[in-house]
Amino acid sequence: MDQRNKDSADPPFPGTESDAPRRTRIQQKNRETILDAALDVFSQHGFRGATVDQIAQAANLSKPNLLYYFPSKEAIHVALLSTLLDTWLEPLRRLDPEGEPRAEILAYMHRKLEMSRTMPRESRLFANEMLQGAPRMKAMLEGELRDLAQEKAGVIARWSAEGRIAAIDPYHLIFAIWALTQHYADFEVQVRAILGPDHDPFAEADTFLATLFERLLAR
Amino acid sequence: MDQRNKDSADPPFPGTESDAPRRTRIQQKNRETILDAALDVFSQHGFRGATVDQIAQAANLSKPNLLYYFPSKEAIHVALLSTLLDTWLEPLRRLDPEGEPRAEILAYMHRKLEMSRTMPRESRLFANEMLQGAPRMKAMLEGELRDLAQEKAGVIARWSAEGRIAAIDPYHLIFAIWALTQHYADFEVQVRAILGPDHDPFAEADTFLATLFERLLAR
DNA sequence: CCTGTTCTGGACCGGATGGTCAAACAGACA
DNA sequence: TGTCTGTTTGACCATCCGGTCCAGAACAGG
Repeated sequence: MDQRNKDSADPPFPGTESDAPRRTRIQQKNRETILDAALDVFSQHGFRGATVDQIAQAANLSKPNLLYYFPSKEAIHVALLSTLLDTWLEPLRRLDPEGEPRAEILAYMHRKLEMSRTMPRESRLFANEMLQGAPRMKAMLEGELRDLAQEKAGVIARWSAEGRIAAIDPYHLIFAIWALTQHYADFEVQVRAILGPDHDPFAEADTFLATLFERLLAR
Repeated sequence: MDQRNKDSADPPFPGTESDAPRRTRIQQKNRETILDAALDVFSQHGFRGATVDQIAQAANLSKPNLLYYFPSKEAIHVALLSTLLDTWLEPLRRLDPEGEPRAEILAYMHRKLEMSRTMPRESRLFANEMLQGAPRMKAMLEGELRDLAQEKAGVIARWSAEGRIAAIDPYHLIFAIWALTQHYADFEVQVRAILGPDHDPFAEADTFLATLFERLLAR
């Protein structure tokens, strides 16, 4: 509602590192530590379920000290989310309209699965936000995300129309890639509960999903 | 820690409706109202994010009154979860080993998608629990769920071995069905943000997924 | 009508939680 | 050494939140 110009000079504030990468080395380090700790806590408990104390403890900082680097719990969450979408969309951005269709889509799927494997916390943070109806991300979804999805869906639709891959709804193909890859991060407990300890879910998923998409896209 | 035998006779307590369907009609009604309201709130905000006041308000009851029917917030949550897994697994239970393989799997997928469409709150409640590492459901996952999944995976593996469907990892096939169908409930905001208002995500998903699984399973 | 039981909610309690403040501390540099 | 800027923290506050108490209201059944 109100523009909260809390800058002035008192606390070091988030802000895009546009023209002022901001201050001391110790600030840089502590902000990173905090964001990392917050990612742990938020991704597991959600925004309301997380407490500032938990984050501070995970970051080995006192609560007031933490609030010296970020003005509020909300600010930390926002900082995380604004980075997140970019990271999250990167693999899709790299889908090359000039590449070989089947290989491009498969490669995208692999990249996305790899992200689920190496960044499960980010995946869960994102999932949490979606589950709650994306109260803090809706704008981004309807802007950045939508634009990128439309662009890439266009590419896929063209490939499909040219007969270079099987006929397919490009949007739902993208949804399928998201759903199938993120599932292994977000529902990891469930997957492991079923497969038991002697399996590597991600390795198996990798071959399974390769098969799935090859069969789906084969002309 | 302590066994809280809070029964005795004071508040009407949860309990499976094994041999005592319990008391008055008004109790029946209020318990249902409460569980419905709680499903709204828990599915959107998660356990810690939900407040008893919110639930009470959604149920049009005062907080003390609500706590007259359920001994605690936790008890409400537990009541919801214990019903949930059963509901959730029902479609899979109906997968018939004697049926026609392709039709059975497709039908299962349709049932599951239909559940995402008609019970998105339950889907999100479940997703919330998974995201948090299933603290209150782990036992069920490693018991009931695992058993059922193994049984049905066995059926699918047999079909696969007999050449009645294409060779496929049965566990990951099941995961794929879960991931693809639940995605449309859990990530509905995202799907709608991308498709815009003039689409019916579930109708499109229905045909898309039918194609996907037909191609995947074709020999 | 009375009487016992069930149901309802205003007031309250203790602990958690987000956030503030002022005072102390640390390092850089003159 | 003194001072200035940036960093850290113990103590504190107001609000929220889960849960309890108790005094009634509604509703049997006679």
